[in-house]
Amino acid sequence: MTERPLRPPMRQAILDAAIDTLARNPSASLSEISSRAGVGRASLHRHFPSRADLIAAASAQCMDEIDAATSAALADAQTARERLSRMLEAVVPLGDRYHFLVSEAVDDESVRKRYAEELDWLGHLVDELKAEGVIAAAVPRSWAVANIDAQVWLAWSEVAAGNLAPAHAADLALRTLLEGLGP
Amino acid sequence: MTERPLRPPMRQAILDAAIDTLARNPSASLSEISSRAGVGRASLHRHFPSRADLIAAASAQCMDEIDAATSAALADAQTARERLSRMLEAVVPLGDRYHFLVSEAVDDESVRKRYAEELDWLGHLVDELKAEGVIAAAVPRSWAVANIDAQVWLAWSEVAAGNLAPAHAADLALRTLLEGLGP
DNA sequence: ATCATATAAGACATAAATGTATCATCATCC
DNA sequence: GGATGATGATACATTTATGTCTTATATGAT
Repeated sequence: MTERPLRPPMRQAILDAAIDTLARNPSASLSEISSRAGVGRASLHRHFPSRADLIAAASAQCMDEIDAATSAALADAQTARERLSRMLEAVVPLGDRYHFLVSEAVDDESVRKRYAEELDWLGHLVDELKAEGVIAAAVPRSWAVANIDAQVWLAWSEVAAGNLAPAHAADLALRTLLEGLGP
Repeated sequence: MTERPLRPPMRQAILDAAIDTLARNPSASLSEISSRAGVGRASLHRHFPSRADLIAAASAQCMDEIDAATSAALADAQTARERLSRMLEAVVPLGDRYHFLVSEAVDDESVRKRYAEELDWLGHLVDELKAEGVIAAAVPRSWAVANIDAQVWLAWSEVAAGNLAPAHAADLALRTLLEGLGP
């Protein structure tokens, strides 16, 4: 049997609590976060000396999760349209992670760089979707990118609000994008 | 000639600065707001004793502006589709006002009530759009409402970012909604 | 000219968040 | 059992935002 710690690693618990709490209220205090994590505020500071450190680490964590989910989902996608579909299915359940990245103004350089790369990837996807005729040529690239971004967040919100099942929400998002931006 | 004060009323300048500043950064300090308004912080407190008072007043102001713009735009609209179109044209330029209302968690009772009424109105519009066959019956009401909300904000963002002209952005939003949610 | 009002500027007190340090406790490892 | 290390609890100092107050100045009305 693999040795598994009885209590989950504290660092992870703090990061999860931070993402949860800050996604709801970006100005939540460190006390709120440590309480939700079930640890003392001193322990939080032991792992993350400053608030900025915590936010940077939480952002990196979100990126890691999103990267992992998407790269797995995109592995065998052939067309751009297929990549869009898989990406939505994979990312919609991580909508809170996604929203966290957008809402927190991260000053960490490496996180900003990775985020820029994500946006860049989305831009390329839009170009390919246009080349495939899935998105109309008349639709500005920035409009398409912003809309994909927004549909991810909308879909997750509806799931989180209990209005829709995850698969249904991802499907609605895909449909809205394909029809809404299509030729 | 009508007597017009040489300096615009200070109260108005403060409200405008508050909306501008808080839309960008919801946790901006009162100092930032008063600076942007070009007044002393003490003067701000004279008009709005507490931060909550200021936010409530700013929210009410946003509602007033949005109400005025929409009621004028909807005056002679016959169909629900026409109302959607007019509403977008009218509200997209006020996107920052709109976003302010959404982003600020207002605790003022009357403002909350008015906001709920706005959402209710949007819900009825969606129902009518469905009855007209403009929105597919299979599209959940909450999805349609959330999407209209989002497209307003997206369109304004693109205008504010200098990517699109206001009329073009409103048109894209309308098109995205009609095609994206249509049958 | 004088009075009333509104404002700017700044001092002040209070509250809250943040960051640091200390100490006792508990689990784990040797 | 004893040592090591992580944790919880607590106290403390610092910073920042907030709200109140006072005083001097400018503006407008009478």
